[in-house]
Amino acid sequence: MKLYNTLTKTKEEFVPLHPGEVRMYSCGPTVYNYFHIGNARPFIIFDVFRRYMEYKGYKVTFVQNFTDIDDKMIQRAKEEGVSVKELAEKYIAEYYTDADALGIRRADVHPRATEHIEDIIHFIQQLIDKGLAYQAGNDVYYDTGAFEEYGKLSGQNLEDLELGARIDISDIKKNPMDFALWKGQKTGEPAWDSPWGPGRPGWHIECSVMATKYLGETIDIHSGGQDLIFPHHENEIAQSEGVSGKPFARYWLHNGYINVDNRKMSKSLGNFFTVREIAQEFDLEVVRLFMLSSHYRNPINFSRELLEQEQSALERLYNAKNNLEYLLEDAPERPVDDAEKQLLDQLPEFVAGFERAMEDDINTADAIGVIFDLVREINTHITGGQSAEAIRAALDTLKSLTGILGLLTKKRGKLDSEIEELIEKREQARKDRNWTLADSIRDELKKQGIVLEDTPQGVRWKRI
RNA sequence: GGCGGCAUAGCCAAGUGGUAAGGCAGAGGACUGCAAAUCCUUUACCCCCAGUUCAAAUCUGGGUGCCGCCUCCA
Repeated sequence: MKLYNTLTKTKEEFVPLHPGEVRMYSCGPTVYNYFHIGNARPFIIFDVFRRYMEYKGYKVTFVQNFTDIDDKMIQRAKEEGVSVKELAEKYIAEYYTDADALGIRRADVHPRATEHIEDIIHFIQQLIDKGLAYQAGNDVYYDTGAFEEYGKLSGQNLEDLELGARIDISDIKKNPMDFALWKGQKTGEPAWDSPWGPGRPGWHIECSVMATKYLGETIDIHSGGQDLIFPHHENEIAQSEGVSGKPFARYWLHNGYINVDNRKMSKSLGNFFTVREIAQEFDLEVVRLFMLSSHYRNPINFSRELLEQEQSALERLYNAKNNLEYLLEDAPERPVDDAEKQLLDQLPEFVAGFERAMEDDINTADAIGVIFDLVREINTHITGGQSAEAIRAALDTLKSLTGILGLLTKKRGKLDSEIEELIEKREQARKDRNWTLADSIRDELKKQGIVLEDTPQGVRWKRI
């Protein structure tokens, strides 16, 4: 498995710290609002990475946090007239609603900053003890000048950063790039007691603390969007390595942005679509396929038109799966014949091709290409009348590969008895060569979202 | 000012030395009572210029265009 490591700017062979195990931490949402399509990308891509590593037999421990206390949380809570805690509870629930619909599996641990205040305080104290942090007023800051390797992830050095800094330099910090580990309480803000007075943690510290707590001082994978490289992940390194003296994460993975009209989808630009609003127009599985159709590090433009394209593509995949399941129902149990054997012999090649793509820095676009190749091969060979063994093998392969991507997970469900009766009525009409009646029933069912397809093996239905 | 990314068919998108995967859309054909689904056929001088090489979308240099990070941001 090769992964592009932001830290070294090269693709590297993945070697876990502990053989057979993968410990990964992914930065989760600040739960002050619904999350948008751009936010969804890392959730989806790293969910796929996790699934693939499990498929490869690794024991994966996946941690993704919820940031449930920060400036935005406080402001938003004020706007909504609720407590910060209530706000967090609400949007954590909403996160799960959308994430579930996107097929994103839950992490092994979803730690929250506010539930780790003691750990955070202890961590900050260690930084102070090591001379890497200092108290200024009621705040505690990280002393970036005291951490020699500061900037190694983002490829920046402190001087150049300062030249471009758009931050207020006339404050109490030693260095403009120093960042808050602990923020002293301001009037009306939630606060916790600490050795430095009442206050709350800064943003960056929670990830260092919780990653270390659940995964150890050195973790295998740390992931997130490219916009987190600086300053968030840079600061995490400074904090974690400052305390432990050991490498924090062995591999840093960063996904590219989702753009709208070629510009980054972001809350500040206001050009974002929430997952929730897209869900009203599209099945979110379409969004998932859309995300996986290009390499995770490349930027992708978002538009409804592109989703419509992916919707058609997804339908093609479902057609193949449904067709196999339909044919399997009446398939004969008998030894495979030569033609079937030809297909069966090819299946491992598709699996190998899929794995080759995934192992090349999670190239899901290529992997999906392999799946479409597989689908064509299956459609060519499984046309009706094949043995159950052959159909089952094809179906298992298709489901296995799409399952790794979290696709084709929906069951077809059942039909109402009324609809079944209509279908039977139409079948009789067709036998009677009463095409007018048959077609009118078909039209009527289509209005209800049921599409009928006449095949040599009988009528097949699907929902649209 | 510093750091970084991208440019492949109508649309989307893989491919990082040996003359271009896949999807969507379009056209033609097969199958079908008609459809649908499916299969077959069909559509690319890989942004420009120069260089390296037997050979470049792929490497090097120079352009052009677009975007991102350096402030919260996935």
